[in-house]
Amino acid sequence: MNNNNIFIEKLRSAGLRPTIQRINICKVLFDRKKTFHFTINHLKTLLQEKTDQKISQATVYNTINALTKKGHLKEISINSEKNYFDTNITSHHHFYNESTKELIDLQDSDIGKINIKKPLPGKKIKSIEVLVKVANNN
Amino acid sequence: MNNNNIFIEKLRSAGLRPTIQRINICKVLFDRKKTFHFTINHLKTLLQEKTDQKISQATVYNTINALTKKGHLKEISINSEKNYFDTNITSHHHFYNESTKELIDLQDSDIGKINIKKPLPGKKIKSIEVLVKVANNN
DNA sequence: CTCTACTTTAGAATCATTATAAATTACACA
DNA sequence: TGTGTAATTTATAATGATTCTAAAGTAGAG
Repeated sequence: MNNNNIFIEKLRSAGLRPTIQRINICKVLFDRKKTFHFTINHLKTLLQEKTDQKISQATVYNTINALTKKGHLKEISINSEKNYFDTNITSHHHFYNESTKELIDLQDSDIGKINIKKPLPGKKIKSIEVLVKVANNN
Repeated sequence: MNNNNIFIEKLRSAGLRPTIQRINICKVLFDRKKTFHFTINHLKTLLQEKTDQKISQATVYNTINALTKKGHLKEISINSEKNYFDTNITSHHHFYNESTKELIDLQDSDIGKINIKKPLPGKKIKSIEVLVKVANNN
């Protein structure tokens, strides 16, 4: 229950009213040590498991979209099949394990510095992200 | 009309029967000098413009999926809004212009070598791709 | 406490994509 | 050059993810 205040502040700072539903979503998303990768479906399942309160599908979508827009979540596109979100909102790299469909964060130190050699007149770089696809040596 | 034979061979080599519809799709996709990035919608529009023959939506999807499966096209996921395909099937990097929603291929020489420092026991690297998001300095 | 704007909700609507099943076509082989 | 069969195309239906709608409920300023 202690963390609730943190979540309430997080929501408030993003201009979102702290409702029971949104706080429950925050609990599932942010009450963990490692960063969390999820799909909407995965999140819906976890919410059902971990929470007494019912929560409608529309609210899950609305809240995740709001959190993403406000910068508390990051959207990650690996392929067209699944749309992932990430609680690590910094610009960072990923491993995607094609065998297990697992997505893993990489530290910047795991990949040497990347330098873009091409000149970009009139353009600003917003992010540079590397996706390393791996498969198990079955 | 000359190129049709090339397309027929391309389709045959992928185990696909060369039908009028598939040849028309090949014309739109491959009869160009630069690599081509497109969404299914974009392709459907171009097919309507450039071709007399009607082609059903299902055939467009079936053919693009078949060509992708056979390795003549590459799927590229930038965000959940649009699913892109690329006629450049090599492992390569991209610029995505968030202002114009344009996707541009990068040469390997445009980006310094990327070395993965993290050990990957029991895993094989399938691809390493960089996505550089840029925006116009309005 | 009360009012109003924001939020939630169930269900409908939409959009992209895939499945279905009947009509058509490619092409191997006679 | 026909013919039969399996592949292909097609219109349409089905599916799945996401968004919209409008009514009921709630947060929080005053």
